[in-house]
Amino acid sequence: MRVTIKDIAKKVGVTPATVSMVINNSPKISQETKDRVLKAIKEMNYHPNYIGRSLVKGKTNNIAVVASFFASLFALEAVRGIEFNLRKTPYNLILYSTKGMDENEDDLLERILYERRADGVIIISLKAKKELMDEFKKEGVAVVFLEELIEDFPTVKFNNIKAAFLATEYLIKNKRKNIGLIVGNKGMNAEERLHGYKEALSKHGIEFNSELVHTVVDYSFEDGEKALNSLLEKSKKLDAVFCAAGDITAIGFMDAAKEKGINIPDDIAIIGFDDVYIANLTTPALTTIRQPIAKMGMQSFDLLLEVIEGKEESEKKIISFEPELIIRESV
Amino acid sequence: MRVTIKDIAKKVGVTPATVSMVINNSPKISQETKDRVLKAIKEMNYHPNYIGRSLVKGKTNNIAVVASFFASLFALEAVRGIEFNLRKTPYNLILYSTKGMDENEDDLLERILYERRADGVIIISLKAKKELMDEFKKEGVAVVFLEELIEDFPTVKFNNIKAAFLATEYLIKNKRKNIGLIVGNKGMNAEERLHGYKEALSKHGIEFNSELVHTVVDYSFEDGEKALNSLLEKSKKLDAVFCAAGDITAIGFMDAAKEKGINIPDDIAIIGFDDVYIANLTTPALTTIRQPIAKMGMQSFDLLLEVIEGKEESEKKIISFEPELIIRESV
DNA sequence: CTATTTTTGTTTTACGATAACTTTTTTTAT
DNA sequence: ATAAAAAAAGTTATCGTAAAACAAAAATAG
Repeated sequence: MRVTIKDIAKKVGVTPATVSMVINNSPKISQETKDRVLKAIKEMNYHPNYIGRSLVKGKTNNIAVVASFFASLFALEAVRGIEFNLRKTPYNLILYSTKGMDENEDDLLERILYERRADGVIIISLKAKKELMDEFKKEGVAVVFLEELIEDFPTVKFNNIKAAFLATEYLIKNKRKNIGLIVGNKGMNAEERLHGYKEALSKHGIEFNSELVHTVVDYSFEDGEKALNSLLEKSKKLDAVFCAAGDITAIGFMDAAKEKGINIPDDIAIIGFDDVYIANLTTPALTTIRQPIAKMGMQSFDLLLEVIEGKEESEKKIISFEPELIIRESV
Repeated sequence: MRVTIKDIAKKVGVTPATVSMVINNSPKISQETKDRVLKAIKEMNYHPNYIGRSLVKGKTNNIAVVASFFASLFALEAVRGIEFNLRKTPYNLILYSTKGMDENEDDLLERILYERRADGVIIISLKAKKELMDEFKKEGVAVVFLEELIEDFPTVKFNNIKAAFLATEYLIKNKRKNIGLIVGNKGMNAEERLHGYKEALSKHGIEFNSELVHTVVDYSFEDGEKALNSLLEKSKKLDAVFCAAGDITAIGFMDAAKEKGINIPDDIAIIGFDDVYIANLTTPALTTIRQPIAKMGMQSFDLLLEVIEGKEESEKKIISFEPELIIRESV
């Protein structure tokens, strides 16, 4: 059987409460008793059971991360960042994946909320219902959003508008006139990136043409190929693409272009998004927007911790990360 | 305040025990009472608290996955597989990362064991001490290893020997005589891959030359460049490399070769390992060994479940996955 | 040298749910 | 009609820990 606080108490000849106080380093226990208890704890190889502790404290010491790990690399990279900072704390990391099925999302969040499996939740790139989120608040479960913004909730974000603006403008400055946009079909990111794209066009007096916007669902490699075909069909003059749907899709685009005998960057220039690991391994190396995903993950964890600890000023904090254009060879 | 079983009991006019039995669908409760309780549960939006339940049941319904998510893509991909199957069960996934610091490993495992945070553990690519693992067994915490093998514990493995054999033999059949090996510096994988490499050489009457073996610590892109330099220094005649340290390192090798003006595959042929996403996006596309990592993850979870459920025959089961050589352009 | 603190523990209760036991009610058998 | 059996629901104890309330001994004050 496993060693409990009672066993220690019996061995030392004190009550369980005393042992508990020693463990929690209460000043009410004499050093002599502490030493005796500590010695017994070591000898009997006692470790506190977190379930018992959780029950009485109303705290799990768990952090939940909810995301669709099958939709993109973003969530995985963010988790790495979260884990990096979490390791320095007594918290544990529970992973919940929606598998890209958005219908599950609410169920999943409800489950997390009502089963009280975590003290805080980081929600990555998911659009959650405001009412449900308010429930979290009411029940005292901390929430931080990563990438998606919900009113009155703390968020870690990327400046997508500026990112798209930078990329598009860079293409314009490279004398490109017919700039396609490949972008996701949902979420705030997509809207913002579209917005930045439009802004750059308008600033430079280029008329927005909705035919040049191709929306994408999976952010997959294959989506890149589809995008190429669809865009070429609509515009023979296409001379550049900003692939706001991520580097993987951009690489798919490049690959398909190569097969068609289209030269990149001479015929069509392309800019990706994220700067994933492989972006500088392609030929030509992909010019892209760098998004510091892991750092954003770390930050979101730190922010969550503040909310859990009850820092008022953190409860509506919005932390924004700025984009960086990584210039390589694809433009 | 949150709704507990007592609130339901009071509302319906029964005792908490009755409510509990309804929740657990005990046959001892009349349908009429069940209906009334169920109705109240819905009305009051009651959800069982898993901590209370865990305490009395001695079961957490959590699965822990321990790995170094910073060393390679393997662990991340495996987690995806694990999560895929886990979602069909009532279990939750807790992630523990060693951050590649092996000293932490034992501490981490001890913590998992003694805090009883999980009913079962999947250990990925980590060499754990047999004695510590025996403690898990003694304490009734199920363990499954993925990729690393420990006597008397269930394991999901890849046939590394055959994989290395296949790759090396393919190079030999391509008339390559001086075949380098890039391989990790620790773990059973590395040994097995070295073994398969030697076997292929010996079968075809090529003498093993330890100078052609380059060991690597990080499995990183940069390691590939280092490997190229080191191998070329030792052998001018190098005409092929089997990069058993993974595709990323192989791509690093290719990249460095390109810079040096070495043609792949004409001057040096290369075969990677894993078949990660990007292996077919490089130029030339990388010939590699496909390892069904996600499937191995799923399988390891299924196996763990069997062990948790007490299936005797699963307790020492070793499941092996067979390699597949994916022929592309780098040989 | 008594009265008051301070120090050091102990008792008691609680967290939320469940399992084992008991009691009450209903049904069935004789 | 009454005992025995079965069904339904209620009681109590428990999981491991911690916090609040309480108690005794030791130390300090006046």
